[in-house]
Amino acid sequence: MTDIASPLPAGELPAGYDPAVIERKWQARWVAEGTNTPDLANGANPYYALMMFPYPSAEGLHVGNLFAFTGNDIYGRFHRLQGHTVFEPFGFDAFGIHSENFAIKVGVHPSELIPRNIDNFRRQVQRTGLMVDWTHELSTTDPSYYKWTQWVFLQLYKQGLAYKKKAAVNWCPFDKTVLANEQVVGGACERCGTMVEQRFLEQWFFRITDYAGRLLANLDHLDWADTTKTAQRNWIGKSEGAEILFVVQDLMEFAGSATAEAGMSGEVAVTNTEIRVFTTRPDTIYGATYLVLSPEHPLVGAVTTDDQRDDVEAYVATAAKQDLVTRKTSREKTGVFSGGYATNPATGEPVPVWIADYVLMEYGTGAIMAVPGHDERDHEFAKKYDLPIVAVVAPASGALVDVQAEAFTESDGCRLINSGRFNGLTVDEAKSAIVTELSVRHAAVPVVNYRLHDWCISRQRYWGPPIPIVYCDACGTVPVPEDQLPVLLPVLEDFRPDDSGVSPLARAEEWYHTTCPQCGAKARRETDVSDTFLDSSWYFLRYPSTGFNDIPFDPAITRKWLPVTSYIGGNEHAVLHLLYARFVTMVLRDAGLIDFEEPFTRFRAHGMIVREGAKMSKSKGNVVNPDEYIEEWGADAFRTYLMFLGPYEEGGDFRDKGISGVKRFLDRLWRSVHDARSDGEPDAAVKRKLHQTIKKVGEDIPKLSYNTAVAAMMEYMNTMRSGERTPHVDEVRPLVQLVSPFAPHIAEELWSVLGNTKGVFDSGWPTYEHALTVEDHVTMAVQVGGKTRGTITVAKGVTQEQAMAAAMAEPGIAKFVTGEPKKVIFVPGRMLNIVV
RNA sequence: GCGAGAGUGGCGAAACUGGCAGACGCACCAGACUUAGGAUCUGGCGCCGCAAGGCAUAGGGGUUCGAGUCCCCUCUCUCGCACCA
Repeated sequence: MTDIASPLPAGELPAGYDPAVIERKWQARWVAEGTNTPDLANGANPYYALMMFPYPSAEGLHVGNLFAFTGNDIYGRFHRLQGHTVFEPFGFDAFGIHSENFAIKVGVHPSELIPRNIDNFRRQVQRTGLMVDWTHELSTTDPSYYKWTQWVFLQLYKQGLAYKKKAAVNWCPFDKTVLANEQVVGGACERCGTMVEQRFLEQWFFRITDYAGRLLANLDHLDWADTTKTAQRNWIGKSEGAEILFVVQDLMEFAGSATAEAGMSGEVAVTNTEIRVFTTRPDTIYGATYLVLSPEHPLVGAVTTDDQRDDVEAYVATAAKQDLVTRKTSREKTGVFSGGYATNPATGEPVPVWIADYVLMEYGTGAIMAVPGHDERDHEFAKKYDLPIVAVVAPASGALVDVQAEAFTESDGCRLINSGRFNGLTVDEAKSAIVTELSVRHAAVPVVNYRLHDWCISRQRYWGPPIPIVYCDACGTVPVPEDQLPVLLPVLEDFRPDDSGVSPLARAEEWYHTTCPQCGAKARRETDVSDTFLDSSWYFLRYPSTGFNDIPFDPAITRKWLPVTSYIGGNEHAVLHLLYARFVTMVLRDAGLIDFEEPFTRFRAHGMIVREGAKMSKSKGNVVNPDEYIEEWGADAFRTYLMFLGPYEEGGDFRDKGISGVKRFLDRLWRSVHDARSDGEPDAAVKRKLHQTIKKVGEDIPKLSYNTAVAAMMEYMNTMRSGERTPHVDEVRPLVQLVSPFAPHIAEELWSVLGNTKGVFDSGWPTYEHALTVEDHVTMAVQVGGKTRGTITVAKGVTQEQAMAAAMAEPGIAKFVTGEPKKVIFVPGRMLNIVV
């Protein structure tokens, strides 16, 4: 804890600027006058300044939240000053496992807990003076909101984009419950430490993979931070390759089981067991010395010989017991030989078929051709099990590489060797040549794969919107009709997950047993709730339309306000949230419900705040409590300090003492306005600095370069007050406007002190005259042989000769110039370099 | 391992398309005004050196009249993904 919280004794408060008083005053006035409530229907020049809505935790607002919100608020206020109608809404992402777990821990029902947390958050946010339109507040837990979340589900269902399939979940055999991935630590249950297993449950998925290509392609045209775009590209993970059939030799008595996989190539008569593999390197097929099937692959049984059957079954059983996390993170490769062989279609040689869990059933075809000479994973496996390693690609130089020691994975400019008639082709040439060659007899086809998986939205939990589906014995899966929404989340006193393996909602008897909307017969409700990411995938559509109860979003308002003009949030959501929101928006657009397919025109991610160089955490006890700082220094100083810490997109280091510098700046601003003289003229040099500052701040804010904008205003303050001079009122007035996005309360107060009756945020942004930003004299650096030896102050626009003369007149410079200069480099207005 | 980003004074940080490195602020030092000071104001403040000057942007090389900025290599840190064939 810090000692700065000790208050001043009463009676010693500095006279004048008292943040507590004026902040309360202006916050009340903004509410009373509706200052922050724009006319959404008629406002000119709409500007939708959106920030990611928070999860309302019990601890209250984190300083990181405030850093994010303030950055967005400055942006919004700045655009308002530029003449836009700015809509800055606020809401709460209050469903989800986080709330539920906390509720379980403290033994209070989330429906009671969440409104309390929301009230606390709202109070804290209001104290910081954000330009939020509270008349459009929303919470994802409100039935009037999640009614439409369920509606979004139904739109996807109608489009055939929602489907059910069995999928693995983490299962704790001790607690007998489903665990979310974040509850699994090192393969064990975070609560009891028992090793987690995987279980297969029927779950709802969205076909986001159908949109992978569009989600990827659109990134090229979005005004988003490059790091975010790269993260999305990597996540979507496009990879181009080919699928190729390998025929299993020496078929035994179960030949019939294989035909199911046929069908891709119409021309091939499939009579034997065939394994379809996916590879991005068809050029290396001559080096494919074995095949690997994932343990879950349907052909595992078909390729296994009787003598290997016990080993294979044991291996598959072990793999099935492993939890999802361990399976995907352990690097030690294991596998078992099936006993079967397939024919390498290029070499005609038999290659053994192995079963190994380093091949994932979810990706590609669940089977690979292993090329240990040119793939690190295959190499590691081949070494461990003593499988042959062959080099089939050589570097451009033609040098021989020792693939026995290490896989050679480069491909740029490399050429094929040991590959029959394909020898000498480049990797790129060989890729298409080999696929073409194998297309007829081995059904080779070019295939694009994405590592993006379909989005599993089922959660076997309580605290979320019920998925609006009913199961009827006669009609099967029936969507709840839209006019029967919302499917209300029943109040369950005991909402803990149990050992049934299904959601706690199954225990809400009256709710669970219902009638079929189609035939009226007895039916059961879906008991899973949906993922929180579904709640947040469309909230930006709801904000402007929160007043409409019968529709999710009003067409006219939506046309006017969307897509979102500017979105600011944390990089931790760079992938999932932003991708899901883009996906849902595309689906709604394809359904003809909206007329744009990208929700966020511009996105920027803010950085992270650390404290005294260390990450903030509850256990370290170093978390900044915004209430304490606002109490002590005022919201204006706190906001401005947060913005001054460092570059907004990189974050900054919160140092307890640092805020005093910003507070001093605001104190001086206060005094400057109160003491300003109105007689006489503003000083010419100050005026020039003013115009430079207006230019700089106006350029920095759109770049989110808030720290340098604040620095520029401080510089101006220093110029204006240097030598204890009393500033002229014309010198101070524009500064109040420049400061207003950062410190809105003091700006409003001082603006009214200056005699204005309209609020500062409707006063417009000060303009600058270009001519006044330019200095008439410039200080140029003079280098001799590249080393700076001094400066000269000359009139702007001097010639090289004049600059030379001025430089040689300086003894400190001239003494370094020995003899005739060999060369002179002159950059007008910047520097002069005399090379001797 | 792969991907992204970053390394500049005691500290947080500035530096436009290569052109005076350290703006602005914290801390610190000296001074003014003070009964007093987390008040205000003035001046100083990268390192070495009395100075002239030299050395400095993680380390090493390179391109250039000139490099924090561009190129190559090495090291360190942060974040994300984790066997995606």
